[in-house]
Amino acid sequence: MVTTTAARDTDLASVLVQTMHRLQDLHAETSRPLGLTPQQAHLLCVLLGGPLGMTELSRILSIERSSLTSMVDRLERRTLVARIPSPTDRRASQIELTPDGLALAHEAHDAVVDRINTMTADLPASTRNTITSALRSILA
Amino acid sequence: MVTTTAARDTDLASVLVQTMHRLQDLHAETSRPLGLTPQQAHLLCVLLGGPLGMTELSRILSIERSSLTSMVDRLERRTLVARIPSPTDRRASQIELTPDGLALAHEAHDAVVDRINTMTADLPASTRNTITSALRSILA
DNA sequence: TATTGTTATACTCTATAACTATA
DNA sequence: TATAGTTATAGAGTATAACAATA
Repeated sequence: MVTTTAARDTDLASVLVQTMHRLQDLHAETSRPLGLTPQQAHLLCVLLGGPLGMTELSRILSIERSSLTSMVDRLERRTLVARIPSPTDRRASQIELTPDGLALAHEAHDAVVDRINTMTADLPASTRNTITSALRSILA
Repeated sequence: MVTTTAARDTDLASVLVQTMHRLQDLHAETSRPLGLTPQQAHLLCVLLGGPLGMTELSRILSIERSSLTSMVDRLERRTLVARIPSPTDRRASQIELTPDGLALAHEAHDAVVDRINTMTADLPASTRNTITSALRSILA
């Protein structure tokens, strides 16, 4: 028996799943007061990087294009996003944030970041850096 | 200027959000082939710890009791869970896994754990331990 | 032919409000 | 009165299949 106080193999997986659920709750809690579902907040925040076509946006959000159509419909009705016809391809359009959508996206983003920073405030800097670079390498 | 190559303050938050989204996708991908939504898989896996009442289960899943009622209805129709009347409180019932539900819950659990273990396989043991205990302290 | 995006349809998830039965 | 759970209702998220328009 080599393992002593070392974590078992499933421990990291299990704690990551729990963390995911906690972050989902936190995401829902921060979106709701802004009048957004977590999915809507996600969509708006993705658009902070610039306008995107429906196909690319659906890929980033991991949802079908047909599902995205109705989401964009609802956000467009609320004047949070706009469909801009592509000048080069008459089939395609770009989804972009309106001024209202931009402001709300920033609010939603800042709210989550604030909550997470509060949640992780007690971690030592070295631990924060270890986690940050480890998760980055996983995501890459 | 003290910071050198150190991560900025929002970096940990940002990478945690990205990790959450990645894990959500992974969770959906592993649940789907089993005929489960991620929410259903979550519910079944929570019940691996033993039967629970509706109120407590709704608290753990962070959903309203009324939302849970319909989820349990659907799972009960598929004989994956059962409502057991409480012997002491005639208002209350315990939700428990059926044999089919138990088997499926294990499958769902193992599938996610396997995928996450694969995803994190390249991390050195010391990093894994750091992350595990850091996230545990955050969740506590 | 392939791609972009939409429509039609059917479920599932979720919340709010009102309710029943029991404690 | 308070709690456990349900019902009724409405809206949102999601997938599949079929489609129109354009490339």
